[in-house]
Amino acid sequence: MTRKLETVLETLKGTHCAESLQSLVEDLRGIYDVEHVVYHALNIAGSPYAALTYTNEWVDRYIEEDLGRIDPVIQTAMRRFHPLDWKRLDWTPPGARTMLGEAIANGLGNQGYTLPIRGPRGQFALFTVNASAADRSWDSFTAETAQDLMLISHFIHQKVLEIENVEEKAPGRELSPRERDTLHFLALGYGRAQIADRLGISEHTLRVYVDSARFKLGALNATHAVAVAVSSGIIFP
Amino acid sequence: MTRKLETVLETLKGTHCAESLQSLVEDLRGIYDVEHVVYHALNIAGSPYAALTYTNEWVDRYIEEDLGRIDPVIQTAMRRFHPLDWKRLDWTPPGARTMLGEAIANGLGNQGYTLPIRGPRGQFALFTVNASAADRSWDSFTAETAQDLMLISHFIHQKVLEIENVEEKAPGRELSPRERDTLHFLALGYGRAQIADRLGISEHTLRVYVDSARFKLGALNATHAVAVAVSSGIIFP
DNA sequence: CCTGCCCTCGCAGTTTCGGGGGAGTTGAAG
DNA sequence: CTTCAACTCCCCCGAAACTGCGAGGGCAGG
Repeated sequence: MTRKLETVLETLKGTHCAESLQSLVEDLRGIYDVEHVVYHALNIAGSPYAALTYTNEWVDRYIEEDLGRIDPVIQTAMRRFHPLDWKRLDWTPPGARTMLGEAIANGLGNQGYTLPIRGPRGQFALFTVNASAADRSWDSFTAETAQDLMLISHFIHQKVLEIENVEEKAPGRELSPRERDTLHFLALGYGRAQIADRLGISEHTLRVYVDSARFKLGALNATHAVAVAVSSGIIFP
Repeated sequence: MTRKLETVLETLKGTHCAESLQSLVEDLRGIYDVEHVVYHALNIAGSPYAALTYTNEWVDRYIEEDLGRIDPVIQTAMRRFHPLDWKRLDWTPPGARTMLGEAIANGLGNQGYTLPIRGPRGQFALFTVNASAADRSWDSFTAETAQDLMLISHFIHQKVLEIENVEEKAPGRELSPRERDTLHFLALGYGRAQIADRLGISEHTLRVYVDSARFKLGALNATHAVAVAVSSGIIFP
């Protein structure tokens, strides 16, 4: 473990609020000698939840024009498990290049490295370091620092989940196997009649399962129940 | 970075199939001097996908009786972001203690440390090390090794996603903002009339959004579309 | 300029869903 | 032995959702 990493994790232990998280990312900028450091959670405690070093102008601009919708970093990170290097992204979509140009004009470096992080209920965050550098020196930087960044990003996310006390509460009762089967097939788009047929039971029986699953999950209807079940990892569609 | 970790990550680079992954977890047993090492993906390429060192008897038993349903390790890990130590789990649920006893009778150690890992489409896996040890020495082991394990677990999961070539393909087209809004509210359990009202549009217009979202996602009905959207991270309910 | 996408609105008819009632068996836990 | 949860089956009916047919305006990219 590098000394830098040690320092960071130590600081993180003493972090118990959003403000000190903000100062942590500012410190990280100096520690790793980069232009910007960003922790950006897309769906925690009212999006967006963030600790970042970008200028306010750029952040306002970004939010105002909803640039997240065309930002290739976000769009790509949502579908990836690995960290991603900005220069390997697809910048061809309309508006992407323009956005990058404006970003750089607003003080961003030309290089970036972003790690996607995912929580138990689909809480999704990005951890990004950004700097101005030539490709070659940036490559050696990322190669050296990749593991530090992975650990830091996870510990920060962990801390955020704690701060925002995202409960890890269980749903009232567990679902029974039949209830899970039912939700599973519902999530695949089948109707009650078809599912009942496939499970070899009467449609009325199946309805009982849908109802009890709905009740246990506190859902208003089948669609809601499926959404809850999928996002809680109860079923995998 | 410890030398152990270096060795492991190096080996992992040369890993390109499920068999070599299996031998990697066997090696890990020796490298970290533990009883068992398990990588267990719950929803990749037909569940369960696993590389593990448990005895076949125990695995068969586990699958046959669907012990995953009562195993506190799995049940808890599904709702947690942090790694979890088995001895801090809640073993009171009916059958849990019994199961642990049988597990130990089948060659498991009494101590365990499990890390949950999540992929972009909700691919969920567990990485577990298991050993026989007194609480005290186990605690110092986990404290020392926690970061190694976090990195190893992530690299293994990454490798598995590659091996099983889980595509990171985008859905055909992106959803429009209205379509996403619509799915979002559907996922919250509201009816079309209510959503139309909230969005300030006619119910018929809303229907067009539901239909086009359904079409873009290749879904059979609204419930299916919501399930796809939630599991793809397009919406966060 | 035209194509394509996004946003908006409408009717009629069929199917499915959800609310409201029931009832009986098994099996495991207390 | 009782209790409780899970699993199975049945009815009626109103309210939703889905199907299939339309229509037009606005705005961007090729």
